[in-house]
Amino acid sequence: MAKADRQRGNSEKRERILQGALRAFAQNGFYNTRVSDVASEAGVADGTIYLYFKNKDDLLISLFEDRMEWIIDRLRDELEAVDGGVLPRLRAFVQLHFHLAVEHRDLAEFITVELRQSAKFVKEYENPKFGAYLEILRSLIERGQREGVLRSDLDSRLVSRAIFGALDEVLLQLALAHKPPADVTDEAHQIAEMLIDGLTPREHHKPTSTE
Amino acid sequence: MAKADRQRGNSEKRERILQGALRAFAQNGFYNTRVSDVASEAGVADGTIYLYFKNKDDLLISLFEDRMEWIIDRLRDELEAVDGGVLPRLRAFVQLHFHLAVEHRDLAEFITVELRQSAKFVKEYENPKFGAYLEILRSLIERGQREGVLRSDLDSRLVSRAIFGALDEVLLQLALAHKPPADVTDEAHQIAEMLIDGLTPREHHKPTSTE
Amino acid sequence: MAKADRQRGNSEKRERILQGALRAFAQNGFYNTRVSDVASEAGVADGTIYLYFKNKDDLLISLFEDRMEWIIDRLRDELEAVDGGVLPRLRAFVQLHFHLAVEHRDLAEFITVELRQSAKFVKEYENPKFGAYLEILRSLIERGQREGVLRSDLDSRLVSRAIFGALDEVLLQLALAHKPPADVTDEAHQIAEMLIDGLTPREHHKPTSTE
Amino acid sequence: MAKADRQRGNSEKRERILQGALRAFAQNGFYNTRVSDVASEAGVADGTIYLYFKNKDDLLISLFEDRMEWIIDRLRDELEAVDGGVLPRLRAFVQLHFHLAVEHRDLAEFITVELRQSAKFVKEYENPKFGAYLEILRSLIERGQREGVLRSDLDSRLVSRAIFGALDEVLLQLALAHKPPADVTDEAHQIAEMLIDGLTPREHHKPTSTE
DNA sequence: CATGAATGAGCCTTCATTCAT
DNA sequence: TATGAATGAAGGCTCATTCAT
Repeated sequence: MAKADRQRGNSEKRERILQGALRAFAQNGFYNTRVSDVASEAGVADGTIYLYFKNKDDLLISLFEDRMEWIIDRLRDELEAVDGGVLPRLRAFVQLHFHLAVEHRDLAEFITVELRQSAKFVKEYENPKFGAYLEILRSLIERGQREGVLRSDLDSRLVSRAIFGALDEVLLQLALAHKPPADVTDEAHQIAEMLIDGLTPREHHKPTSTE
Repeated sequence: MAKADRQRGNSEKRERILQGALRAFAQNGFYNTRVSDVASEAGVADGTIYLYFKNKDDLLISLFEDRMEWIIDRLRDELEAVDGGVLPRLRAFVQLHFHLAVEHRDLAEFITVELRQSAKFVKEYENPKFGAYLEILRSLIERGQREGVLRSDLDSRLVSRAIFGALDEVLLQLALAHKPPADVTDEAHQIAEMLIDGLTPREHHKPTSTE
Repeated sequence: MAKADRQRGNSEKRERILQGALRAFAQNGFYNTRVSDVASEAGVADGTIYLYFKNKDDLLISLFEDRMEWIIDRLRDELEAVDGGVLPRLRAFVQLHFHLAVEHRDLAEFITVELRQSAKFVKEYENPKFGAYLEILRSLIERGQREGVLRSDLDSRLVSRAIFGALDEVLLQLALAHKPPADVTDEAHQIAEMLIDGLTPREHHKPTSTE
Repeated sequence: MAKADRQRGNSEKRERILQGALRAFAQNGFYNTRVSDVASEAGVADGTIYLYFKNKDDLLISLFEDRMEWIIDRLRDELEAVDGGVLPRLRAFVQLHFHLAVEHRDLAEFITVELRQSAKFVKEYENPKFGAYLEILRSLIERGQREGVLRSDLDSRLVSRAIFGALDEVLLQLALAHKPPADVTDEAHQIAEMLIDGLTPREHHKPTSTE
């Protein structure tokens, strides 16, 4: 096996294990998944997992990091491709968020469900990738506030968090309910409308609450 | 000991166990909490827990049911005490949601974090109480839509879910960050404003998207 | 079960586990013995062992400490019962050492074989009881040197070590060979004679070798 | 590559592995040493070890055999070079034993510590080389007995065993304590004196105990 | 011959649950 | 009812060994 191939062989095996873990974790949750479940999902021996990951916790964290990075990259790329201002991008963000989830149901379920609990109790893990994700949303909102298309009496950090929560919760339902794409587009549209209307400036906003 | 007393004695012990479980689950998560942790937190013997609950899963579910019922009752009571229309009540709902959480941090953390994962994987549990909670929000929104103070082009089920998600996510941060009450009131206010502005009718809503 | 009984019950179970461990370790060595082997030797469940010992290493160390203490106590008691001077006591020491071993073959084999290796590699264990054992021998020798019945040109620490080594090695053979008691007495006698003749003063010792 | 060269190439690699094993076993003991530790100590791949040795047990045994053979050869050679009778040779034997150990600390530690336990539990191994080693000592003693310079009321087998034990135990201390050569010479001298005085004939020996 | 990635049997340990008191 | 010692099934992880390259 040439070195390049072996390199690729390794990466492929690592990726297969991550995919197996994703499937298994999404289906049964981290704590109800045995390492051997992941192994058989991935089609490798139990011990092989430990050639690529330090332990079960590390597998969880690595999966987060890896998939979040992928999501963030896709989100960044696709948002940049949207021309127009902040509002169209915000709408695109919501649509993307939802459609990504529907196309990658396991991933959606995994992130939605495990992000909170497992990550919280897997000792000392701080989940930097999730922060990066939120940052995309937040910087979009701040730009909107600077440009005047979004009301500036709300804290961007708070708002981005709230939006993420709204999306995440609705997503969880979508993931579990196996809704058809048309419905997804519609639901994404409704949520986007609600959020944008909630964020666009009106008369009564003038006296900002954070001044 | 009269029967009533014994009954009450039981209830008190049951409640102590639930409180112990709440503390333990909130702190370490369901899967990282041993039954013996709950027992020592509650000041009873390990075996005693099995006199009141069928098993560890049952303890989790019972805790959900019990606490959610309490929350729902308080929410209903306090919302009814708010006079005025849908909008003030919606604002009150948000404020209540947040302040309840701050006053009962363990409870907030427990519900926020465990609601999704544990409940999902504890076999066959459907979580009816959570449905009842959402129902309060949803009926409020539907009333607002009927009365014309809230836009009616959005699906109330979807919206209530989104609102819950937004609140829940922000709450999680509050719970973890130990923010002071003043900040909490302010943040609740901002979220309420955003949501209400997103839900009140405007010109461009006329052609409803769900027609 | 009354408290006293339970106390005793505990001690009995702990002792049963130690005995099981002794048997198993003597037969197969520490590293070739499974915890479950010890458990079945002791007639308890695997998990029970962990109620009395922190882990497998702790079981080994506890066994050492416990048995060495017992040996030391017996040795002290029986030596004190020997009247006469240092020489009879030295002879008694050798006889005791050997007969103890023959009567408690498992114990002899365990201590002889495991004392060195296992103890050495069980992290950070310093084996204080073994030191106490050697001390008995050494103080006997020093007394003999002070009283003039043993040559004083030899380092008592070194000599006691050498004697222990000689006894230990011969013991190992006895333990493995299953020799009859008569032979043991005879062999002990020979060794004692050799050692004592090697330690009693002669003309040529006068110029001490450590000058 | 000529056959002879390849042969030698092999032998060199085999020797490197044995050296790696010696280092590793001496440092951490047989059971706490991974085959991969030996491999990296030897600078070869894990699998390579299995080209030269059947398995881990075989590696241990081979190491014994090989090193004991070397020791025996050196001992024989150097003893033959000692002119004079049995007594000077006995003294030389002790000095050699000790100095060999100090010059090859790893070897000393390995043999001292592992000889008993590992060898005993590595299935069915009888350790013939160790017998050969003892034989050197024993034949020396028997010659002394025949020549009348050593008392003949003691069993030579027993005595050689005891002497080995004494040397081995003292050695273990030396190996662990990293004593300077001067001390070693002195300690060897003391031990030799004690043993020889214990073995030389005296009046009271006449009635032999083994008659 | 040499490599080292892959394998999977095996073992220590945990912890939910039971039950004699 | 209450206890908590005992149980033993289950699972994470290690590491000797193999084999395709």
